[in-house]
Amino acid sequence: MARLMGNSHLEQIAYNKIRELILNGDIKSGEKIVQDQLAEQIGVSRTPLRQAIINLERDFLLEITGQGIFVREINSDFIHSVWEVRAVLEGLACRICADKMDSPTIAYLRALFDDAYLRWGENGEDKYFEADMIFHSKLVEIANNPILEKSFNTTHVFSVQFKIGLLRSPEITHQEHASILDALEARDGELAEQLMVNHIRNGAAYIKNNALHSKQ
Amino acid sequence: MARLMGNSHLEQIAYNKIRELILNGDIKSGEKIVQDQLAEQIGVSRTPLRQAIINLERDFLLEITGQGIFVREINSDFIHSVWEVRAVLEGLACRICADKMDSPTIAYLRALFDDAYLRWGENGEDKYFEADMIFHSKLVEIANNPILEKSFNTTHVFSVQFKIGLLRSPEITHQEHASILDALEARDGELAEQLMVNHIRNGAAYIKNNALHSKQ
DNA sequence: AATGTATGCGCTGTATACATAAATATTAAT
DNA sequence: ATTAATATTTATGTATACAGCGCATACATT
Repeated sequence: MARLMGNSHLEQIAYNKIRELILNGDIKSGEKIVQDQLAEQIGVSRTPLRQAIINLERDFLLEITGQGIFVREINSDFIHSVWEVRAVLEGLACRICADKMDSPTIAYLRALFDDAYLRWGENGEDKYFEADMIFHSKLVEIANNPILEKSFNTTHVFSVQFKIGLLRSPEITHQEHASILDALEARDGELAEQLMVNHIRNGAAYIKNNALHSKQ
Repeated sequence: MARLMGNSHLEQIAYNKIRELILNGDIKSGEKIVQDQLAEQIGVSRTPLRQAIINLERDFLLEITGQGIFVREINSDFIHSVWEVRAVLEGLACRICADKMDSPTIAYLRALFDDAYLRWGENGEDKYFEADMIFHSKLVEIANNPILEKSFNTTHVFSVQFKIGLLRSPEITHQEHASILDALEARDGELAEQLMVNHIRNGAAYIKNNALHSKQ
């Protein structure tokens, strides 16, 4: 038996490689996938490849129709759709979290952001982006809702590529993050939810109004 | 080339059969799945079976861990988690729909509910349940957000089995449905969203407070 | 020239064969 | 008798082989 059961080795490798190819643009949007070619290109057989394909469809990177398997077109409309959903999902995470978060965790997240914000400009944006990722992931983790967690993960695939936290200036988003943490600390789930929803919708609006910036 | 590309024949058959087995309780919660046995039981080879398994995991019916593949335990906690997510997803659908729905569609849905509500009691609950399903699906369809649609579909798997629309008396839910339609007609997305969220959360609360009623 | 028919190729879905890792049983040793 | 070590069976992941369908090109028929 291969070491990992669910995400076995080659299946995971195939998933990652194809994901890279798509997000890097090495496979063009809308392009049709022919299994033999792709399998050979990434060096696995069609069996793990097909399994990877199913997962890539779940994560919205591929589109399976009656006509074949195609690379999804990731235009700003699509990303906007993702962010619309992210908004309510992570809003829900906040709502649930408000009752569950302990002070140390809140302090940790606050420090994480403050630190990253201070360093922003010198070290580049990576630190701030990382804090943003941790922030969002952590909330979902604490919410402890398996459905939410999985749904979040699939939308999250794009967050890595299209960094909403950096679309708008950290000067603005830092304030939004702080407000959310305040609401969480005050155990005001309703408010925290609303703030988070707005936070992400602001990013979504930005996407709609501006060209899409791939890779930071 | 087999007729259907994405959801090919045997893969889909396997998916449906396994889904039945799980939701009927023929395979017990938490039970470990051994591929050979299951494949023989439902009469397909392991290749389409494994593909079906991946999709069943996406739909939260199976759980894949390092130790194997297991039937997910569908207790009331879990269903509650599903409904928490459904609430915000379908709330979002309402918000988006408000700007898009035309009068005929609203009239259609209203008639659908009124008719089903009138017949409720005589014909049993099936008609009302069907209307409920159409209502929720239609809104998601009109919202026309691919992410929302897919996420909805995965949570929807359980709606068929655990009929929230019937958990509480149609006397109550019928009123809620009507209010939502009113809000949509008034193009008040904000209100429609809130009403839908509450509608589903009411069901979620019911689940939390009562034993789980499988299959109506 | 146009429409119908046949032949071949490409690609897919599926079954099966194989190698390896886990689990289980069996033996050996203290 | 209990543990350690080895063998045997079981189950998994992966590769490959096979069969069928669609599509295109070539050929035939009118």
